[in-house]
Amino acid sequence: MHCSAKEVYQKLLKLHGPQGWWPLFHLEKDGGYHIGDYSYPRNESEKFEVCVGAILTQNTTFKNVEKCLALLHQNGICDPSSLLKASSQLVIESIRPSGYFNQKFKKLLIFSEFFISLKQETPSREQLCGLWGIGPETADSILLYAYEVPIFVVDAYTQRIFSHLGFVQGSFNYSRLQSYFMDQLGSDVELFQEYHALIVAHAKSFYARKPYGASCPLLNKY
DNA sequence: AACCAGGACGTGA
DNA sequence: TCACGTCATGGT
Repeated sequence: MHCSAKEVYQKLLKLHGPQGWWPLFHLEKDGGYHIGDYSYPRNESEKFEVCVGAILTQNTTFKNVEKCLALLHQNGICDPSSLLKASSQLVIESIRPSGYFNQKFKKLLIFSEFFISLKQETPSREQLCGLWGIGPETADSILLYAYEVPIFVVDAYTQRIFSHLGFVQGSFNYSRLQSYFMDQLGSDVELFQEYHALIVAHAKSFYARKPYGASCPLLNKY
């Protein structure tokens, strides 16, 4: 027997504190993390930055992405139209530190066209997943952190942690795990934003290296 | 020096 | 559906 998804959240929050996701490059304080302030993003520019970050951070540390965001700003190509007009050389050199630069270059161009076509509207999950380069997790990250749509983000860490906690029987399935959390937690944007960030923080602390969860405080305490 | 990072896509069973 | 190779830089 294990505790509920909500109880795990409370424990994670006590352990790590509020995380202030999604970080925004131009916020000087706390490296862009706006801890305890859920009023972001506040404009189209900030939304686009979250989307770009979500694409660039695929299978890469956000630390590397921050280097890219700095270069994109420095090179004046941190908005969709500038990004589309810029030379491929300049864009690729700006996103190189996040790896997979050929693929991510193509992803950014496709997404920029799409972002412009939205005209300030909120995209659907189907629209996002239909774009080449946007899979389930990136789509959900964009919806939750850029557009404040109440959807739970599942990632490799989520599966790793909750399988160790005994929440996941059988094989990992994105939509199954996602609907589990959304059924248990109800519809709460701020909760979802904080929860996913806490999962990442917790995974970095206790599930980064094998044996996973060796000293995880959630395992032996109850 | 192998391993992992805030994944997604293409391919072949 | 599901497993596997590929994409690439940077830190441990």
